[in-house]
Formats: sequence, structure tokens, C-alpha cells
Amino acid sequence: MRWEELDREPCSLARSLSIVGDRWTLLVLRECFLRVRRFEEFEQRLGIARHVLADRLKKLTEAGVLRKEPYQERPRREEYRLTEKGLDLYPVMLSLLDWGDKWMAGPEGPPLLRRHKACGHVVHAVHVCSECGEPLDARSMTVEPGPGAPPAVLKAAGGDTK
Amino acid sequence: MRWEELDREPCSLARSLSIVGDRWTLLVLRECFLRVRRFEEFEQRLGIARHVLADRLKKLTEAGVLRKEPYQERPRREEYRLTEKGLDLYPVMLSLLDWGDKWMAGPEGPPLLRRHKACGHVVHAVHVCSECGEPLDARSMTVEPGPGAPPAVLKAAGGDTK
DNA sequence: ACAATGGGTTCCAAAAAAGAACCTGTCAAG
DNA sequence: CTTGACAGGTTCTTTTTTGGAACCCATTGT
Repeated sequence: MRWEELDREPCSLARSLSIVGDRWTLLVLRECFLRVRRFEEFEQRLGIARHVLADRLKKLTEAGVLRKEPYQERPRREEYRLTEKGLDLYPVMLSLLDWGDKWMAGPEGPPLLRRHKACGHVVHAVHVCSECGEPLDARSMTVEPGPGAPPAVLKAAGGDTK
Repeated sequence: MRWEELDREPCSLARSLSIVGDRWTLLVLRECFLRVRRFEEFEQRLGIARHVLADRLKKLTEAGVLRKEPYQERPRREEYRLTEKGLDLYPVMLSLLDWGDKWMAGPEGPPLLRRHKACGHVVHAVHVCSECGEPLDARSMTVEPGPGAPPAVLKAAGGDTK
């Protein structure tokens, strides 16, 4: 499997990774969620090489995850903002954040906490079933071919996910 | 920021990415969740270069995400299995999967569906607050320094996440 | 004795990233 | 009317990572 064909794999994970599955993209998006919007600010906060940053921002814009919005004319300047597609990556960030909090924090605990505005508590995310509301884990799911499945998938699928 | 120092960043996202933030690791883990356990099988299913696969499996094992379990002696053969730390990455996979289903599927729909054993429905994951049970999104959260925060973080933090 | 099997390691060429310098409009100050 | 600053890139060159193929090694079946 080559990297450029990843977006045509019959797998939503592979397709997602074709956009966010490299060294820098999710860190750039972290800054977006923290309301960073300008080239210079991304560069300073991340310590990323400028041309790598330019490339990532371009690819994210082409993918519809970010959009360029002018914030002044003469000289024209544009900032990068999350689209709805980009905002929808929040669960991905949250899952990685919660996993890092649990497994990668030192003995002193995680470096940042997230507080839920609605209830006021420091929280983490729980994944629940969209239909019955029960918590989901790897052993509670089975996989089956969907409407976009190519024939080759049909023979491979059939087990559960653990 | 250099890649090798990512695991010491005061950010759980960066620390998580120091393990799963490269081109291949999450695809290797996808196969693990689909119960692939042997070197040859990873190689065939992923089409990954052998030494890259060997390197990823070693790093994941060192990180405690996979463990090597002997499945026969003479000749000794070992297989790779998810540890508890690895199984805990399921929400990350699920988030990426759901995002791909929603945003990266063609008009014919997603290639695979996940069915919840408990309720029998085809489902996706919903992220809810661990304290109040309400759905979470980017705009409903604020960030604040945690117990492991270095001084530099204290001035940068303080906004919400969108 | 010889090939097959599982699980690697080694070598070389191609692609991607790091780091630093350079370019381009548009102002604003001297 | 020249000099400098600023935002936002682009162009080099050097180092790391990949991809692809070949090779290695212990066992075991024929």
C-alpha cells in the first residue's frame, strides 16, 4: 500500500489517515482548536519548518478541513479556520488527549485538563453507542461490509474487533 | 520541536502522537484490532516494507501497546497482541473511523459498518461527558492547567477550545 | 540433503523533513 | 524616495524515513 493511494482504500480509518496520519497535521489542528489562525503563530508555537507548515496548511485547506478567510485587505492577509469538517475532528483529538492523559502522563498527572462548560466538571470523554447509549469498547463490536464495500472486503470481514 | 522530544512535551496529544503519529502505526493497530497477530500476516495485509514493520512492532512493544506472546516452542514463534494500553486505543480508532465514514466515504457510503453486540444496531460512537453524560463538542469545553503543567503552559492556557 | 516457513536484517535508491536563506507586497518612518 | 518591518511564503542543501528487494537463520517436513 502506498501513501498516495491511502484515500482510495476501502477503509475509513485509512482514508482518515490519508489526511491526519502524518507527523505534523494533528499538531497543527491542535493549534487550530486553541484558536491559532495565522501562519507565523503556527510556526512559533510548533517550531515547524516553514515549508512543511505551508504544505500542511495547503493540504488541509484542499481537503476542506480548514478554510482561508481574509482578515484584512491591502495588504491582503488571510487566516486559517476550521470548517465544519475540521471541527468534526474534535472527537479524534479528545480520544488522543484522553489516552495520553491516562497512559503517557508522568506521576504528577496530565499537563492540561478539560472542563465541561455545561456541568462545570473536569471531564474526559466516554464513547457510547449512538443507538442504545451504552459505553463501547473493542470487544463489544462486530464489523460487517457496508454499502461501499468492494467484493474483496466481503471475504475478509466477519469477525469482531478483538 | 523535534520528533524525538515529542514524548516530553507538556501535551497529552503530542505524547500520544509520539507513539501513534506516524504513517503506519495506526494501520498496524487496525490489523491488531482485527485479530491479526503475526509478522507475515501484517506484511501481506498492509503491503508494508518488512523493516518498517519490524521497527513499528518493536516500538509498539517497547511502548507497552503490544506484547509478544509465544504461541509455540521449537521453533519458538511469537505473536503480537494488544495490551490493555493498546486496547484503550479503541476510542481513537473509532473516532477516526466515524470521521472517515462521515467525511471520506463516496456517494455509495462507508465500506464497513460496526454493529453493537449488545443492542444489535449498526452504530457510531458518540462522545459524552464522563460526569454529566451530555454530548461533547469543541465549543463546550475549556482548557486549564493540570497537575503536570509546567510554568510556561500557565500563560498560554486560559481560552476555550474553539 | 533440500526446500519451505516464520521472522527477521542488510543494502540501495527514492521521498520527506529539518534548517536556513531568500523573495514579495504593502505600508510607515526618516 | 530609500530603508525597514511584517506577513506569508518559496528555494536551497543536508539528514531521516520509506520502499523494494535480497539475504540470513533456526527448525521441520519430504
